[in-house]
Amino acid sequence: MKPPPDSSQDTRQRLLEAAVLLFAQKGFDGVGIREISQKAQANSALVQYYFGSKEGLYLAAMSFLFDQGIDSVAALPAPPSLDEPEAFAKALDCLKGYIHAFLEELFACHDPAKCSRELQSAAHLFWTRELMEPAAGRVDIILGHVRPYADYLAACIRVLRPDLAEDAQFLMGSSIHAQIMFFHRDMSMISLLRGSAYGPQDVGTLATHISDFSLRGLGLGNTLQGVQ
Amino acid sequence: MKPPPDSSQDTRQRLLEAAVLLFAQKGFDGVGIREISQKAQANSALVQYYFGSKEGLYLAAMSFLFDQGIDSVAALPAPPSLDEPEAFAKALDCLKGYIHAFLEELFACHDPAKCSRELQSAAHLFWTRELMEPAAGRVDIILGHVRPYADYLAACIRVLRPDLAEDAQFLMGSSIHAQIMFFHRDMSMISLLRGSAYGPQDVGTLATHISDFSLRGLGLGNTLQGVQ
DNA sequence: TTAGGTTAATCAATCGATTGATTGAGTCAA
DNA sequence: TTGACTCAATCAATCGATTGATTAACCTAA
Repeated sequence: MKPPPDSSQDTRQRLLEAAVLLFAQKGFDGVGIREISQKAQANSALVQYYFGSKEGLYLAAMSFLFDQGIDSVAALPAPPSLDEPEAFAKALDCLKGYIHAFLEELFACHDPAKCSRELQSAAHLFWTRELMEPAAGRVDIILGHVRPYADYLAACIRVLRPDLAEDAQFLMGSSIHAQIMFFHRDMSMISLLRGSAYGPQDVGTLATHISDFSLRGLGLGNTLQGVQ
Repeated sequence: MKPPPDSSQDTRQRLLEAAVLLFAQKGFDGVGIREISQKAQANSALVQYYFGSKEGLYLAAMSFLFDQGIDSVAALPAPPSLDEPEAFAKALDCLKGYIHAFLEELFACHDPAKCSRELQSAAHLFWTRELMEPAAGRVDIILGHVRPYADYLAACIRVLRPDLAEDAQFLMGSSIHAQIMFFHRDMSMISLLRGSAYGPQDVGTLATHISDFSLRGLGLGNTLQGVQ
């Protein structure tokens, strides 16, 4: 009947979440296990107890993020296959939806409020860091995280531009992903250059721009109305 | 007649270059001054002597990179103004040239050979790092480095799409810069996804793709021949 | 029910190593 | 001699990691 005193796994969880947040903010070398355990209100020795080492904690944080993965892509309608009826129109919708969903995910809730998405926001910072220099040995986890995104987009493009070689299709997908991530990654620099940053309230604007720009880029400008 | 014993400024220089290389590779927290001075074949105390502190060395490295700036943008023909004759055609050439030059800069010479561009290559890694989280106090230097790039591209777009509002023009420029930098930043991830990385030998291919994709994206698809 | 034993979980204290920084003596050309 | 330069030695602070002790919950034989 009494309130359960921190069941053991709760402490482990707090350590994991604190690790995600701080590793995302400052990188592996930027935080110490003391700072992490302080934020988690736990003893620093528990890092070794639960995860073996600081690197173990980092790996666990990655796996943790991967497991409770952000399902915005999984939640999207499956992209059509080539022989499907109305495949083209469906792929078009999928592509637009994907761009919007990905952007929304990236810009999700930067509120100080105890939003459950605080972790999500940090998660993408975390992945962005790891993406730039994938340490050997962690490659599988990162690929597992990234692959669904790449595959979804590739599937759309395969239907939209079946005439292109696979190489060319890959380039197209890269151009689209580049834009989506740019507005999130380079938020600070954009803010410096144009005076103000893009925020969650701009996701619609950004998604529309990227969609229009990319559909024209894909050579599908004729399917857009009202644009030169 | 005897070999000149490291003139003082030479040691300082070696420290600076070693700092650029290592900071670029591992980030500020990833390297110690001992490792830096060892690579520079200098005493670690000289970091404090010449630069005051580790952070001073980091700042000096940034300024150093900024000063001996990579002039590929400055070397390009100035983008035309709106009222200039044949402004459109010139802007088109400038844009294409810019994309190619920027890409070539990013992919410049990864050879182990003592290529003077080894620094250049590290430089962009350095800037990429700093771009993601511009530390207060260093903002001016970074802006000074980035501004010419942003301005050049903006000038081109202003001529190519004078009908667009400034906001929309900024979005266009962002979409283009996003692509250029993506293929460099996410080299490792691209390599994992498609099996092999893009290298200096692919600059032409990439530049052509980005140019074509972006010109269509800009709504100038009609100026391209042979593409749907 | 109770006493004794086992376990996982947590803690403060401490380890050796490494960090950035400081010192004071030394070198050498001017 | 002076002043710019360089060095080995050393500083306090912090790093990740280890230790032994403590706690609380559970299990089991009496």
